Amino acid sequence: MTVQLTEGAIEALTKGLEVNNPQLQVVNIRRIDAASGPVRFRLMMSDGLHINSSFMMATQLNGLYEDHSLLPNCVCLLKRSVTNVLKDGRRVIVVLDMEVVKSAKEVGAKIGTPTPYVEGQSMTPQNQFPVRSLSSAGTPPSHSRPSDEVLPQASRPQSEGEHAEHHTTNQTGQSMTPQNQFPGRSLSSAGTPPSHSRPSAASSSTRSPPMTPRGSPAKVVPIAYLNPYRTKWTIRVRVTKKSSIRTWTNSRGEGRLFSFDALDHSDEIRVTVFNKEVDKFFSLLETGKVYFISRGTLKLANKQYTSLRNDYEMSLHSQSTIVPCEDPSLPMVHCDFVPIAQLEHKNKDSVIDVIGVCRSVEDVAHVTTKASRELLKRTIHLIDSSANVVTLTLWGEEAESFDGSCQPVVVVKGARVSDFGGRSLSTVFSSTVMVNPDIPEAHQLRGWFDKEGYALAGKSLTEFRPGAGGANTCWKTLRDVTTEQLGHGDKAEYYSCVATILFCRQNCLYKACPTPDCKKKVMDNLNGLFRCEKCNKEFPNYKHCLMLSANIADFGDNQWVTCFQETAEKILGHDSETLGQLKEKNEDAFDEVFQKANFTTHIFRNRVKLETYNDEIRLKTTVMEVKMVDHRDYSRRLISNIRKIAY
DNA sequence: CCCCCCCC
Ligand SMILES: [Zn+2]
Repeated sequence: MTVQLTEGAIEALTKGLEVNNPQLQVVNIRRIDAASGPVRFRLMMSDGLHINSSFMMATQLNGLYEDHSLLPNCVCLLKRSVTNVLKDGRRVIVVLDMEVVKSAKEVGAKIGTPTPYVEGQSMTPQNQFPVRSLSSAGTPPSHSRPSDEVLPQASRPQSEGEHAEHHTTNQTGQSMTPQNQFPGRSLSSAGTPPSHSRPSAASSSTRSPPMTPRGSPAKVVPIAYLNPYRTKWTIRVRVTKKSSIRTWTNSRGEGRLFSFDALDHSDEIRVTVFNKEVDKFFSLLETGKVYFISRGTLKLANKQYTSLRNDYEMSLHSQSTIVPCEDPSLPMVHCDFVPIAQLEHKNKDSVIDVIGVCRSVEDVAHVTTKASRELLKRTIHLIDSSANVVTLTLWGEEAESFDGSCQPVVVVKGARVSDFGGRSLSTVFSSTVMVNPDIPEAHQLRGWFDKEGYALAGKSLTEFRPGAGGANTCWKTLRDVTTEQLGHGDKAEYYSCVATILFCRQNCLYKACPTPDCKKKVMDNLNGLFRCEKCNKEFPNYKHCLMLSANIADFGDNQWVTCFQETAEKILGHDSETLGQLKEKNEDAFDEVFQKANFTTHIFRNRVKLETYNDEIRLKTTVMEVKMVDHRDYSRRLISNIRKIAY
């Protein structure tokens, strides 16, 4: 069976036109080792007619190379790409999603006799479309790219007067039918039929307004130009985020709404759509796609709810229009990152953008809210190149599906600053979490982490509750404790270790004061009464309490430790009262408890201090907490330690 | 015209 390549796709992609899932053959693969950041692959691709070597594969696809499926001659389905124009005018096609549909072995050889594609060779001038549609599915002509001349002219604000005169030349209009320019419906609420204000052939030979819907002869302006006093404008924007539809009820009424964020080269703005307009616009708008928007209402933004830098936000009304279009030059995402160290200076509840390497993750936890709602949460720890660490809480499905096992770069656009534990972060409804996004900051951070960041202890802005583990846990081997003379100073010191119980002394129960909060050993008055020195009282009864001596060991050393009530119960697997009963009534079962405890491995958090006992100075180790070993976390720490040694 | 993201 032969493989079909999507002839013409190379040309279309190079021009930044939309091509629907083209099939291309890999001709050559070049590995690019950057000074920092992950390796990248540059591909030479063929559509059977043309060859172009300007394909850059986004690093999240590197697995295709690593698993040896991406090889010269293989045929790929290009599912998502974006064409970027470099400063010098060259175009790079960034491959964002791709699948090998026919292996190199199956294909065996180069298909056809493609020739190198030279920009502009087949179309003169470049802007004179229509170009035939190049979708592999053979769909009708669609979405031509508007000419460069109508791209927003940076963000230079212009006066209304200047703006009125400043109509840009629209070469595109000369050969295009309106339908080709605006394949989407016109959405002006007046219910006008699909029609666009492109001038008639007669007038288009002179200067014509940019492609905007009828009745809105406003030229395309940058978002940064918008303010409440300007009314005649059109923006061309990429939708970067779209909320779901929500209803509200309050004293002023009720309604439905959704919102979306719109980005161009100059700025980003939140747009909110209410009630009737929800039906009109919700399904039209797709995240990642580009639209013309006209006649929104601008008002001051409430910064409390957004990380967007724009002072304004927009709402749409019955006269507003949204028309799909194309502009591959528009960025996919914009973030204003706050370095983790700067979070200290951010107010509680402010909304910010953050980037960090997820150096560790906690397991998903079930929590119940005050409103007794059950939900999932996951805490992750982000570190940036300042070696500052902050915890971030993810919620719901995002918490469940988050995979931090390969320490990805995580970007949160619109995270909320909390004062829990000092400073921490949480996602909110409007947050966008991106894992390993293909942005320069992410690659830079990846490079830093892989080179040096992984080995740094880091400084945490979020203080951990005791024993919760995390970045500030002081992990030691038992040999470290000796060689570093932990606990030899004036103050007690604390460390955590992973160790195995070698032996527990069975003589671990004592008769204690029955007062609930007292664990003082009682004196047996031998008259049926027991005296507590602490409570200064005598009781006819007592309770069983635990003080367990155990010998714990890791690969390099062993240590006698003392466990009190809770930690001893955890190690022995029974509460002290049960143990007391066993000891008195079933010696064999009591022995069995200790056999079972032997050779179990736990995380111990220990307190160490030098103490004098019978004129002898020795190191006293008290177990503060016993926890199950999280093997994923433990392995990660071992790997990190190995890397440190190897470095 | 909303602004609801929670738990320790
Ligand atoms: Zn007492």
